[in-house]
Amino acid sequence: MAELPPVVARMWDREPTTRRGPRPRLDLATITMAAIEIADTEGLAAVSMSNVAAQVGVAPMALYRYVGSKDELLTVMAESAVPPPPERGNLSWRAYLATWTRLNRDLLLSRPWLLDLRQSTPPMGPRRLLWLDRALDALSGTGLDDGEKFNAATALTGYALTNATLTHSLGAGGEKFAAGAKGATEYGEILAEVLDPATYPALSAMMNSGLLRDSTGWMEDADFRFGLDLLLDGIEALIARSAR
Amino acid sequence: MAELPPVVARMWDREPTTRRGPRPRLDLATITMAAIEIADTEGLAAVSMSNVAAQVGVAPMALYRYVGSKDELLTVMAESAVPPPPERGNLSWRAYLATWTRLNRDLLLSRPWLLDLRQSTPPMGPRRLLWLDRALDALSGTGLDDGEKFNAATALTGYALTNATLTHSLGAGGEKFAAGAKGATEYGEILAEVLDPATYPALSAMMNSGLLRDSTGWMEDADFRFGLDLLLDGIEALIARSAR
DNA sequence: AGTCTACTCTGTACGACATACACGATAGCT
DNA sequence: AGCTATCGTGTATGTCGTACAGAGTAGACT
Repeated sequence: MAELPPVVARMWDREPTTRRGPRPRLDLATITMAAIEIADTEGLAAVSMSNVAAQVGVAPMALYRYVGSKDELLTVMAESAVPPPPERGNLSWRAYLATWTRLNRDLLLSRPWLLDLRQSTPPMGPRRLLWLDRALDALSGTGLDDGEKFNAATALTGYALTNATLTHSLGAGGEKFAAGAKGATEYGEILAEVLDPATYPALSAMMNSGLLRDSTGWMEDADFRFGLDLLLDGIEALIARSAR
Repeated sequence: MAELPPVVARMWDREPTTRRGPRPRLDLATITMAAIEIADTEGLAAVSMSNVAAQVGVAPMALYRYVGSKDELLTVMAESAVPPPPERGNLSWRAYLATWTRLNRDLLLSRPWLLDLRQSTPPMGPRRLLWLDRALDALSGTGLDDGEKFNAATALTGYALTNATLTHSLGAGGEKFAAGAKGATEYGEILAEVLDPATYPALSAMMNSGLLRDSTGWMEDADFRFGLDLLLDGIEALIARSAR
């Protein structure tokens, strides 16, 4: 029986019910909600212990009664921001996983600070695991083995993440990205200016044909579906193969 | 003609050749190499302006003559850490993209701090763009249009990234991940302890069948190939379809 | 009831960090 | 020779995460 890391315990409400001392004025949920609200409105950079504490009306150090460190708080935020997964209904595995992945991506786009958080941790909270469970469940009739199902779900989440990242950085969010360019158009202009056709033959040919120049329609929904179908086609091929 | 953001200009050596004043004692390349060495040996957290400055024997503020901000330095690091892409040889597009993606992932695993860096920026440096160019080039005989080629390359890079992230966080690297667990085995134990089979039917069934318990062979190369083949199969299907 | 003590929140303090600013030194330019 | 753009330095500021010690609170124990 492994010992639960403190954050995990807190995410699953495994805290021992308090015995002595003054009643806590807060709980983890309100702190987390306050932090999320700050992240939503002012960005992740504004989520400092001081700001969060001020938001809930408490001295900064009080937060450490509920959270071991700022990193823990961020982890809990990443978990709490996740809504329940979509209902299966009577969708085929493919249709379900398509909306599952799309909603996953939409979540990341609606809360861009999730992109800045380290997704490097495998899911441990109840909500993220529920998503995982539903994806596995959708694949349960297909004859794939456990490892294949898990890998398929992983690949889909990963795609949602990278697509959201790309869409957001190029996108209408209006956020500057690190290099200072403002969007797909400017990105294309920069590339066109800098590329030597001799060393970058394929890329500069693509630039000349104007891919990024007419930036309407760039990174539209079709581009998301493209990669999604790539993966779903792959899964479908795998299912067909393992049915034999 | 778009104005080049300063970092981009620096990455492409577009700096005006210096005219007046004392000869610079440094250049961007040595600063970047020093920063990369620190990141390689002590992790990204140790890359502070003071540390980098100390490494090259200069006062911290001197770095700002070469770099506009720490963020810029990180961007340049992410670019400079990239080796040249593999040679095409006479590989099929599929074989080439397979090793292309694998090397991409191996790079991320060998320099884990790249995972911590914001990959949210589309590639702008010469080295990353060279990788992109080679992938596009590999697809040039396949009849895909520009957008499809670009999206395919994007999906593959994304997969390399998410797979490297997952492998690294579960992996033998021995790094703790944010929640404090130590690896796949412990992860499995935590899940087993916490999951209610009623609300997580598929997941807890998978746990009981022992997927994560025998952690040898977990996240081995086969798991990487699995997702890779998913994508490549998808691309292949697309090529076949668009050939008609 | 009175005492103990675990637990709450607060205030202060420290060390790290990114970076703004002003200064003296340097070396090409006129 | 003198001007001036540029270079590296030293100092300073504001922010941050968090360690620590203390004062108040309220259930547990006698």
